[in-house]
Amino acid sequence: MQKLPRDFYGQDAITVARKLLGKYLVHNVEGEELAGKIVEVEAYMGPEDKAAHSYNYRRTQRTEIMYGPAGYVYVFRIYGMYNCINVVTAEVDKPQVVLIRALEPVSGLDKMSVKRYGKKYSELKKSQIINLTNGPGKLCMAMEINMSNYGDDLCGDRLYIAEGSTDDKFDIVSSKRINIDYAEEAADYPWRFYIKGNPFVSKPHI
DNA sequence: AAAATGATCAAG
DNA sequence: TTGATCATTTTA
Repeated sequence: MQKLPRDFYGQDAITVARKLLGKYLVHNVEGEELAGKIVEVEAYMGPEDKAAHSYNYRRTQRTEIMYGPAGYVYVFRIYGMYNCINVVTAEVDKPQVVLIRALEPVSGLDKMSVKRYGKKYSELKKSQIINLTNGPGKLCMAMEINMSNYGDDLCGDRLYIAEGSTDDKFDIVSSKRINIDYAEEAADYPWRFYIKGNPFVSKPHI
């Protein structure tokens, strides 16, 4: 699999978000390769985006990684229980990120299913297969992504994103982002993108 | 529909 | 130091 180069991430978050669809998120854990196809993302555009953690140039220990170079991993913990993985994009001092919201499981299926449900993939019910990675918290559980991945270099060998298949053709749907009602006018920006018709998209109807 | 559950952040 | 908030998931 061809790893995406640093340049790829140096574009604005909306551009990177759209291009990330169909690519493969890969995590090497304990010598095994966990991978999933990216099917749903959201762009957070930083200082001018009220939904972004970096709105108004908010700069804290948590958001610090966003101010550095592109191609690094921003992981945050939400609701005291779940982790969400983001990709840092754009230039230094432009704190933009792309949230990865859903994956289609590709490899390491047994490891993923054990993490989520405590049993092998072949023993899962159909509903459990869909629920393996169809949400930002769920995919982090399955892929074993946690705060130890904060700051990981996507151009490294532990956690990275690889080029998708050239014959994987799909339509992109854009919609409002999920669960950002607090963000006033930004709540309506169409910065969520997903692969039309893919069964692993978290909320296809919105 | 509502609980679970704790880090994070801004206010004081 | 504290209290409200929260880019979610699960269970009911």
